[in-house]
Amino acid sequence: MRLSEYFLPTLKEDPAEAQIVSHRLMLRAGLVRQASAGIYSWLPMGLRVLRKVEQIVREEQDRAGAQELLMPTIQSAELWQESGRYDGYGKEMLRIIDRHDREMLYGPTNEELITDIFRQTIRSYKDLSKILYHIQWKFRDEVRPRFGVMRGREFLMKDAYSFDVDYEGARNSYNRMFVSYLRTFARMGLQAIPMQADTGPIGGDLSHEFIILADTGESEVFCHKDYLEFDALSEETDYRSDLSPVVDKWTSLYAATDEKHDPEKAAELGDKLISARGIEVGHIFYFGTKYSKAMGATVTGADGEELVPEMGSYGIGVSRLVGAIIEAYHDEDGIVWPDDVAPFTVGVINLRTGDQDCDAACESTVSKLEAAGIDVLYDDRDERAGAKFATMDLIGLPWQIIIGPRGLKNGLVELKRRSTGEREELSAESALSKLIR
RNA sequence: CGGGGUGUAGCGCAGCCUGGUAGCGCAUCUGCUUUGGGAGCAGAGGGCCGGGAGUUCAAAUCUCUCCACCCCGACCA
Repeated sequence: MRLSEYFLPTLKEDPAEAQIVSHRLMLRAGLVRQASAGIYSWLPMGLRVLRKVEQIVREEQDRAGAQELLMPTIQSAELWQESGRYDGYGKEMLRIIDRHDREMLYGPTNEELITDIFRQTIRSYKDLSKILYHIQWKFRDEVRPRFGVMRGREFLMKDAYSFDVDYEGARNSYNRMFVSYLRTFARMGLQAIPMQADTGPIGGDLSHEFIILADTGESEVFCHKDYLEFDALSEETDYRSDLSPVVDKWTSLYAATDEKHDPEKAAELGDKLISARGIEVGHIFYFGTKYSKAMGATVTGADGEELVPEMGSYGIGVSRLVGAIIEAYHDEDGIVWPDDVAPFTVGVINLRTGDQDCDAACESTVSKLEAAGIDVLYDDRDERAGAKFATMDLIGLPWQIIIGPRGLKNGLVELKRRSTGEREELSAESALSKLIR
């Protein structure tokens, strides 16, 4: 992609409305534009990142045995009346009246809808267990949206729902999602720490929030230092095996949000205790038969008796993650994308657009990278070197290949790693061979 | 939902107190010079001063009202 043709409206100055760093950078780097309070348009580069994040989530859901479907954004109020949440959900639910005066709503979550699908179709215990998920826009009419996409009213969320014949099965589904979340966030370069969360009226220990540490996190969290050393990707996961050892390992150390914080227990950790701010990027919980019972979603059990399935639900804030990743990966010059979510892998900077040698060297480099299947953004604009450096650092592509007349005289280009700032001068061929594996 | 604040060019802001021809920086366009970390000079374009109603000879400025957005808190993926 040529930058001269790309739709990338960057800003040199900080927009006044953005307070936290991820919001500022998302606006400055031309990823999003606010449409109204808590509602954003995703511009081409932002959309690329969103899609990458979404795809990682999808792959890890699939790997864990969940199956993707797609439910609508607009739902009928009837289902919610059935579950009893229509009145209970309050003003956060955006309610809509259609032309026939029917009450509709923009879905804030999908337990009712998935339960409805389930009860229409699943008849036998033999069809369980099932985990179904979708990645869809949600709307929650927050009183006070803020922090850009981190706490918008409209947001993209992956929500999965599990159905099992008994508690043991539900626990197994829970564990699958638990482990898949560890892998999902790790692939994005995030160290997410599972923290025990409020389980509401159900009780038990089957609810966890996945928190990443960041200075601008919205809540205070406490955890054992050793969590930072845990590596979710170090071993291959077999989702058909018993996952409880993995879950046990990740829940063995102290980790709590401020509402679950126990100062006495935390004090035992001594200097191993970390007190920090955290961003919630995922939340999983088991809720038993709450919806299946209320909505009459039953199957026939092995003994011929009617059986009420045990359910759980599992959310990941996909659009929020884009902001969260920036919170974790930026410096004073801009965003520093982790490799796996970067909108482009390499940025090629032509320091002298119009110079025959520079143009030729750049174009040859770009086309070789593209031929190798690497996403390249080529800055061919007629701008000064400084402006190009600044733009490239701002948008945070993991690699930069800098090509100018000075180096070309000696047959050299420059390869820069955005995350470390490390640069080396080398031939175009060796630069390419470092990027093309 | 309580408290506070801001709306003036695409972005960042001044002007408002004390009413009198709407300004600055960046960005945009043109020309020349420049060319390895957001260039210099010269010129140009761009505004229902958030909307409505009032006061006044005269309103960006004063009054009332509505709207939008932001911040702090309570709440939340």
